[in-house]
Amino acid sequence: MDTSKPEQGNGTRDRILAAAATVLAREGYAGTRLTDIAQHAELRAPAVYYYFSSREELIGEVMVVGQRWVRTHVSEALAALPSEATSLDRIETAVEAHLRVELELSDFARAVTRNSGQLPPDLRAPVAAESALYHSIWRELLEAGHADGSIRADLDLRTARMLVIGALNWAAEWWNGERGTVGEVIGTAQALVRHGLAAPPRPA
Amino acid sequence: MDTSKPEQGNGTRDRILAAAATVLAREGYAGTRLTDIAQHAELRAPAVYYYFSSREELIGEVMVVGQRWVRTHVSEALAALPSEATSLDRIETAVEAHLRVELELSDFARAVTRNSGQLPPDLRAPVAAESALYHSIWRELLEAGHADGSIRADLDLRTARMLVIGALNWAAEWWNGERGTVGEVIGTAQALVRHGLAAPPRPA
DNA sequence: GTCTATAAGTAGATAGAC
DNA sequence: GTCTATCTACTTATAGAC
Repeated sequence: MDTSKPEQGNGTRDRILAAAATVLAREGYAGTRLTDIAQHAELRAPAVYYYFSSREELIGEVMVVGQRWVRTHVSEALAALPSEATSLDRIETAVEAHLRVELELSDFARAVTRNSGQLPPDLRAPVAAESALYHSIWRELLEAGHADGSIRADLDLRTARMLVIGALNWAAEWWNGERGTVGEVIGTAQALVRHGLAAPPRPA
Repeated sequence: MDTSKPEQGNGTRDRILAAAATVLAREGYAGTRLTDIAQHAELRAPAVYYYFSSREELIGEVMVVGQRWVRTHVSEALAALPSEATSLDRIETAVEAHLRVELELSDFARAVTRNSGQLPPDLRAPVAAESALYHSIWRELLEAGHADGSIRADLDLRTARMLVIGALNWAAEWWNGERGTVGEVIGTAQALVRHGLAAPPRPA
């Protein structure tokens, strides 16, 4: 399976994948018609069957590729940090990477966030597996901060993780570039998350 | 239009409405079949047409009723606060009321959050109007805190509002009662939001 | 590789009995 | 008020030409 950035659309197959993400994000799983995907990709529906064996397979691949791309991007951003980076620095980096890839790749991101709960049973497992891998990155980030005392000790880490990722995912729903840059969203999200999680400075 | 709590289901009409919310939350706008709604309401599809003139009208009403119920609940919780309540107390109350109604009424809440972006143009306007009314409550809460100095002065209030509401809305996606109570989610969300927004205590 | 034509299935909606 | 029967429209998927 091709793991390159899906929208670059080198070939027809990638163009179909990107078209499917666009329609999926707008119309939802059940509302995504093969003819609409084909039209966005500038060909006719039967041509899609040359690259994908069914509508379900195509949709499943959009979801997995989109989710994996987010994980890869966040994971690479964390790997690029110097080893001195604090737990909260690492979390801020993850916030930035998540928002940047999500708002750039917003069709794929919205396709995943809006439809992962609406998929038929056959498609659920691979998407859930990718999503679990992504969540485990965040679980480790929060546990590290909790262990070194930079995150408040009384915080429920799982709930906090779900709330933070929810806030970030939801950005693809409302952000459209008309009112401010991605950088502005990132700055606000980083401030909210940092102060929301951080333990108060201990008295000297 | 009936504005009573939608799930109580006094009559057949309310039972259909609740059934539609359930199917809508799970299957999405386009995936919501009239026959599935009818089955959940324990009758046959043509009976639905006795109460609603079309599938679209029924779905539109689920969305508006669900969104209005959230607004009403939050707004009543705020009205019940004593006048001495601080801006941050008011925000914590809104967090609690939002989560409580959303996780109790989760079919309606999920129907609104997941599908408001997937509606056909005819249904969009009334839902958007209700949603705008709800957001204006939060806008005022944040502006009050900003004005009295309890919220950090450098925060972008619109972005902060969207991120906070996004985090709360998303809870209906992952919370299922199996791992903790609503109260625990509320406590974590209140702590994250309060510390995320609050201005640092000024030096004496 | 992509097309036109078409088969097979399923949905919303209406007619009309009870 | 709710049902059974049915009409019409639309969707996925395949066959086979180019």
